[in-house]
Amino acid sequence: MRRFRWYTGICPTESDSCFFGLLRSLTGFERNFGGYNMTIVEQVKQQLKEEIKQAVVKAELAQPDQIPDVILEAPKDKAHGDFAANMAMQLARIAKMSPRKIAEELVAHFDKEKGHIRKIEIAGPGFINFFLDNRYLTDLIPSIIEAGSAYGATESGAGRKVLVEFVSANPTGSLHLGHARGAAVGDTLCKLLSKAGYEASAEYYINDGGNQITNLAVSLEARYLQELGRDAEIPENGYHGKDIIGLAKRLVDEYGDKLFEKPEEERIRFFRNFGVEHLMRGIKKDLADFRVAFDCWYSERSLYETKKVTDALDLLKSKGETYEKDGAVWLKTSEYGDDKDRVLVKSDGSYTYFMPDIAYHKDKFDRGFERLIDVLGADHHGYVPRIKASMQALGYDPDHLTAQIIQLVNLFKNGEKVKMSKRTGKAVTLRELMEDVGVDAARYFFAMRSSDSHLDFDLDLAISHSNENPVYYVQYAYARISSMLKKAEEFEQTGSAGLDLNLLSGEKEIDLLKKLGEFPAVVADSAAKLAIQHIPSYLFELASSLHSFYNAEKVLDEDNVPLSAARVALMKAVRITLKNGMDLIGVAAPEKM
RNA sequence: GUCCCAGUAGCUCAGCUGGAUAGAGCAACGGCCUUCUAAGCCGUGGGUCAUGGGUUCGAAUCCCUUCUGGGACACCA
Repeated sequence: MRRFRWYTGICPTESDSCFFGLLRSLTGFERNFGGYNMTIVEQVKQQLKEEIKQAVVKAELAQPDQIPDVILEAPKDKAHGDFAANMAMQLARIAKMSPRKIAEELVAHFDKEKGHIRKIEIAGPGFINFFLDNRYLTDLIPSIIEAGSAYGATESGAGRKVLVEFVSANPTGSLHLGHARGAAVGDTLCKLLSKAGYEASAEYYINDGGNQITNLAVSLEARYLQELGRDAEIPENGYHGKDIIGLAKRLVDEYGDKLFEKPEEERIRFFRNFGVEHLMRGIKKDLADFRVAFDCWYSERSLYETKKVTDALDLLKSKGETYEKDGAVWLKTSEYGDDKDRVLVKSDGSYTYFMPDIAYHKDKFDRGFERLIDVLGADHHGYVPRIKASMQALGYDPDHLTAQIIQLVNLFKNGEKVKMSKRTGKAVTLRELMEDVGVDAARYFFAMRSSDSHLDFDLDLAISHSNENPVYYVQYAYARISSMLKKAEEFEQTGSAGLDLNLLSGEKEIDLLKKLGEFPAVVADSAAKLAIQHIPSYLFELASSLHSFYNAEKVLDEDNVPLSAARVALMKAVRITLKNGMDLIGVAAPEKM
């Protein structure tokens, strides 16, 4: 198991226990303290950037402190070289010259002896295109093989502590499609951040304290009575899910009608505890089967037990951030960018949902997390300004809290939109999704779209074992390599002594090597932007390069053992990189298909 | 009414802290299996980047207008 798992029973984790969850980052394989080196590609890029800066200075085009950040991109079109710089255009205003002319000056002052440069061209409006001698790329292979599962890890996160809170569904029923997307996104974000050198922790906030749990208890009671053949109605804002019927049946099996004899208060408390315990057990099982791991299950109720709710309220009061109106206590969130002030304590003396949530977020900061990420459903987006405002009122920097909004998932089956509704109990559950389309396809589909835009999930497509289904494309690349490498064992390779990687100079091989070299930067970039969809698209591109190479060249050729040996090494590096990428999004890497 | 997300190829979507001829997949069409997995490869066609304006050397990308679709706006959680 990748993550340290902290399971608790009915009375979930005390906040202090969450520190155990942090041990995960020490046991996680992807952290590679001190062992990380820039890949060869990044080194070459870095050197090029430095040389470009030098050229600007030598050509006296700008003062050193005026030089903009050097942007080097890999052009889409190979005719534009291996790297292209737009420095000339950026300098146009500063140097008051035409970009073409600046480009010429830069090239004239450029030290071509360094940085593996084969050729420099000026093109278009003033791009400087660098053509490299790509032989250096073969150095990637031994470094990837040596790094193994750690390949792709960087220290770009500098060990900053990040808490990713996701799913956090109320224990009032089964997880549905929307939760599934949140789970996939949150889990991947967490793994991504860890790999990019952040100290990331995954947390689930269990709403086991409020009104909705009473509704659950009352609903369960009604189902229980119905099972006993008595008249009972589910209350209007109760829960109609069929899992609650299942629980009621178990209660009848276990207790008969004896529960009915208990006094009402005790009976409700019993139903409440029984419901939360069993539903959370189901939720945890669903998530584990969906390959989603949490470091900590944080109980809302524990916030009351540890007095953190009253502490937070007292602090807000003492800071003068609250006032009383109409018998309720209000927080002045409108002073920090919210539309209007919000109630913390209702006129009947009970807390709103907002109040324990403030205490919870405060506690996250107090536990030492520098950055908080809340993965929220779109229906909660209106909630973000007030929680940020509350953090600011408490003296924390609201910019350290990021809400990652998960937009709605529309499910299509037989070309028809499936409506989901928790109330009618007709929601498509995570469990059904896993049974219907499998974990791999579901995880891939959720990871491949940017999480803050709507997702049309085509069930038929995800089910289909056809080439329309992108997850198989990536997995197939992995299986193909695995199959070759199995065969390579029979080849009795002569060992690495005679390994000549410079034989890998064909176009398809260079393409593959370049793609391999991009991986750490893709991981770091996608972590920094919280844009998980870059990982599936990278995997797709890498798989595509592999398939293309595979069709063009023979890897295992008895008549050319040195070349075969070099290509086997290349295949090993590709396999490692594919595997590491698939791990990030929770998709299995099959040896055979 | 206010706010959020979206509008890019027939369909589903990338690209959005401004860069070269706007990219993929699917669908359509034409090729490739006596050779390491054809769930694959190679090729062809397909666009008023919703609309109108602005910012500048340069806009799908940034700003404003309008239109369309979805969602959110409780002393609910």
